[in-house]
Amino acid sequence: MSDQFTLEDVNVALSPMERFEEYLQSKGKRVTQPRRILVDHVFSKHEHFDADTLIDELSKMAAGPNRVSRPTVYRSLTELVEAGLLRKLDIAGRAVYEHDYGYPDHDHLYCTQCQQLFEFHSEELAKIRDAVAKEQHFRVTGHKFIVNGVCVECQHKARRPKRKVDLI
Amino acid sequence: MSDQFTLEDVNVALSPMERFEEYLQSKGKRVTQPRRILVDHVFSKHEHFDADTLIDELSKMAAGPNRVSRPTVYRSLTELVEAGLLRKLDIAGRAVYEHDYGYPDHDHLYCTQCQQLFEFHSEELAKIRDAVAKEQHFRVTGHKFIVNGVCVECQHKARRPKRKVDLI
DNA sequence: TGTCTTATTGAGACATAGACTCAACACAAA
DNA sequence: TTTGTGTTGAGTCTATGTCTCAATAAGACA
Ligand SMILES: [Mn+2]
Ligand SMILES: [Mn+2]
Ligand SMILES: [Zn+2]
Ligand SMILES: [Zn+2]
Repeated sequence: MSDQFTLEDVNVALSPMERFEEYLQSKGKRVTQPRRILVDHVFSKHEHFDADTLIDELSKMAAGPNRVSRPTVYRSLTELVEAGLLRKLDIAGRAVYEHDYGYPDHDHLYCTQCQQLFEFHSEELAKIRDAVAKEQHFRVTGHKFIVNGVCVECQHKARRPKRKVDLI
Repeated sequence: MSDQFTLEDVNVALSPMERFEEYLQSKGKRVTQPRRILVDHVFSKHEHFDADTLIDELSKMAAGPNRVSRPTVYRSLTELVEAGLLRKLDIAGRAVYEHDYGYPDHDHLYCTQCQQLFEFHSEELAKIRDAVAKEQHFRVTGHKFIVNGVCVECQHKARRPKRKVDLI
C-alpha cells in the first residue's frame, strides 16, 4: 500500500461488494450467494429503484435455484441501508433506494407530473440544518429533503396549444 | 367590512369549516354531516395525527348512525389536503397530518428515539429551495424537509450511567 | 477434506395502510 | 316535495412489507 493514500481513500476504493463483506463480517453475518447476486446487480448501474422493480429484475435474471426470493430482497435492502451502501428515500409515500456508498451527497427535486427525480447538492442546506438543530440542542443523524413541483419538460407539455378535442 | 383589512385577512378569518365549505362548493361537492363532524374534530386541537388515530377517535366519539366510516376518513383527509386545510407529512414511511390553514409555515426535526416532532421555521430554507429550482427551471409547488436525529431529552437518557445489569 | 454449528434461505402465511365497489342514502336545487 | 346526483358505509381488494419455519449452506474447526 502506497503511503500517498490515507485510510479513507483506501476505504472508498473498496468495491461495494468488498465493503458489504466487511460489514457482514463485522456483524457475524455470512457472505452468501443471494447477497452477492443482489449487490452485484444493484451496483451494476446507478439509478433510483424500488423493492418491487428489484424483485422483478432479479427473478427474470435467474430462475430456478439461483433466484433470489422476495423476503431476501427486502432483508438485504435493509442490510444495505444499515451498512451505508444504500440510501432509502420516501417519495410520495413509496420507498425508493439509491446508491449512497461512493456517491456524492445530494437531495432531490421531484416532478409530480412525470415522477422523475432530479438531483442537486447544496452546502448551505446542511448549514441551515445544523444551525437549526444546534439551537434546539438536537443531534442530527441525517435529513430528507424533497422539493416538489413540475420539471421543465412537463411545463412545456402543459403550455402546448390545446387540441380541438380538448376544447369540447 | 372595514377597509383596514385586505381580502387576504378576511380569508384567513374564515373558520376551517367555512373555508372547507367554500372549497366544497367550488368543486360542486356537498356539505355533509360526516365531513362536518370530521373537520370539527380535526380542528378542535392542533397536533400531528395519522389516519388510524383519527378513525379511532371518531368512532368512539359517536357510535351507530353518527359515526364516520374508515373510507370516509381517508377520502376526507385527501380532500382537506387538496383544499389546503391540512398538510400531509411522510414520517418514517407513515402518513402524518397537521393543520396547514391558518398555521405558520414550518418544517420538522424528528427524533428517531421518542418519535416526537419538533417544529422550526427557516426563511433561508425556502430561498435555497427556490434558488436550486430556478437553476433547473423547475416550478416549485412545495417541499418536504425532515431532519432526523435525537432530541435533547433522549440524549440525556442515553448518557445515564449504565446499571449493573447492562454491563454483564 | 469432512464434520458440525448456526446463520440464511424460500415458500407461503400474515399484517397493515389505504383504495375500490356498489347499493342505500341524503344533500340541495327546482 | 320532488328529483337528480353526490356521498356514505360495509365489505372487498391491492400493495407493500413482515413473519414463521423447515430445509439448506456458510464457514469454523478438526
Ligand atoms: Mn439521487
Ligand atoms: Mn408541524
Ligand atoms: Zn416532469
Ligand atoms: Zn427524543
